[in-house]
This record gives sequence, structure tokens and C-alpha cells, in this order.
Amino acid sequence: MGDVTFTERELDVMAVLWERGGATVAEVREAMLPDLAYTTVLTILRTLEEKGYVRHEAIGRAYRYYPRVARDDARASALRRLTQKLFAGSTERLLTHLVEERDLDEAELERLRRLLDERLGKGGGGR
Amino acid sequence: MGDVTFTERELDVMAVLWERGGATVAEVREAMLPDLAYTTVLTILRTLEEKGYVRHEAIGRAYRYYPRVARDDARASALRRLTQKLFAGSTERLLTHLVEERDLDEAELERLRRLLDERLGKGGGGR
DNA sequence: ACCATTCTACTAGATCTATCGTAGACAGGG
DNA sequence: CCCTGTCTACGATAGATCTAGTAGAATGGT
Repeated sequence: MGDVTFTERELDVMAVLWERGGATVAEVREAMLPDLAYTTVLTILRTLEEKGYVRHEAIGRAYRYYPRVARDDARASALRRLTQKLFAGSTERLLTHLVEERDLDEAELERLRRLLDERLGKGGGGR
Repeated sequence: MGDVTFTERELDVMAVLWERGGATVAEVREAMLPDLAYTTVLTILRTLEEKGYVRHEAIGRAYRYYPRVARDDARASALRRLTQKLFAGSTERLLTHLVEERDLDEAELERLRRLLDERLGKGGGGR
């Protein structure tokens, strides 16, 4: 549960791996915008491997890369940092910002409220 | 409303400026962990100025630096990026993660629900 | 067996980041 | 008027990041 941090490009690559579970260099390259050289993508993957964030298996002559960190861990880590630096450490403040900034339409707000109801409603028994 | 991006250290400095509205190099340095050299802080401020994110006024022989971007813009920008890269562009998914990840205690969830009720209650007319 | 294609390994350069030192301006105390 | 302390200007270094080229291995078709 340490701190999992990615650079911008590394994150682009990880996004592809998380989405598909695993991918070859060519597949990652296909899925990425903008168009990068094959070797560029390979270099990024190698860097990620060096950092311990991905691993690879040889499939035929090619390598297939797999994530070694769960997307949820990356999410939690990024959110922690963001909350810390921009919302004075308060998750609630972040939530408030999101709800108020009109990023969500009515249906989404409804669903969110239903989710809250569940979480709060079961509060007595749950656990 | 363009894209406002900061490096880790730049963000540390901006946090101080946003908090106080403005500060001298010495004041920023005071407020920052860990202890950095005076000139290090100055360099960061100069970089920020070059990027157009802060400005300065001469107060006596010293400079006082002020933010030129609103904290809310930085928040929106950072959230946009985070949502895009880690939550497949879905703010709702981000919200759901936050609510479910047990980052909030019951009281906070309550307040959030109240906030949602307000937003939904008044939602009748508008969009 | 040969050639074109497709991979990985190695290398490299340009730019950005983080950190700090030294030099010179200047102001206030004695 | 000189010394001491504070400030900015400029420069510099180490490391990270981003991007990609070249070389050489392997493979599959003919």
C-alpha cells in the first residue's frame, strides 16, 4: 500500500494495461494517443518494469506486459496526493467541489444519492 | 480556463500563496516542509512566474509574490486530468470510489447527502 | 536458403525538475 | 563611512522524463 506514482506518459500506458489486463508493445501503441514510435512505448514499458509496476511474459517472440499494481491502488494514491495538495487534506472538501461544480447531471446525482442512502441506511447492522 | 499544471514542488509553493493570498520568499520558505534553501524557493517562484502562474511586487527591497491562477482553476484542472486518466473520464466513477472507499465517516456522508438533496431539490426548473 | 518483417537491447539527446552556491546590490546599526 | 545581514540575479549540477534511432535476433513466407 506504499505510494504508487506515475508520470503522465507512464499513466497513459498503465491505463491501457489496466483496461485490457495485459498487452503487447504493439497493442499499447495502437491504443495510445498521440502516435508514438514503437520504441518509445517499449522504453516506457521498460521503465515501468524497472520501477516494479509491470512485469512481462514472453509470448512467442514478443513480450506481453501486465500490471503489477492494481488500478485501485493507483487511484487511492493519486487521490490522496490530490486531496492533500489541493484540498487541504479534506476528502469532504473534494466531494463538495465535485458535487457543486456541475460536473454531474441529474441522473448521476440521483444515483449517487441512492448510493449514499445504502451506505448510511445499513449503518446500523452492516460490518 | 486552459490547463493549469504544476510540478510537485511548484504545487507546494502555490499552496502557500493560495493560503495567504501572497507571500515573500522568506514566508514561503518558512511555511514549507521540508526545509529548503532560500535560493531554492526563489528559483521555484521564478519558474512559476515565468510560466505565468504568479506575479510579484517589490515591497521595500524584497519581492512579494501573488498567485495569478485561482485555486479553483487548479483544482478543476487537476481533477479533470485525474478523472480522465484513472477513472476513464467518468466523474461519477470517481465519486463512487470516494464514497465506497471508506474515506468518510458517517457525519461526513450525512452532510454530503444533505448537499445532494439541496442540489436535487432545486433542480426542478433548471437543467 | 534468403529476404522482409517484427521484436527487443542499447544508446542518446533535448528538456524539465529539484536543489543549491556564489556574487553583487543595498540598507540599517554603530 | 564601514560592516553585517538580507535579497535578488545568475549559474550550475544531478537526476528524471520524453522521445526516438540503430543494431541485431528471430521468424515466416517463398
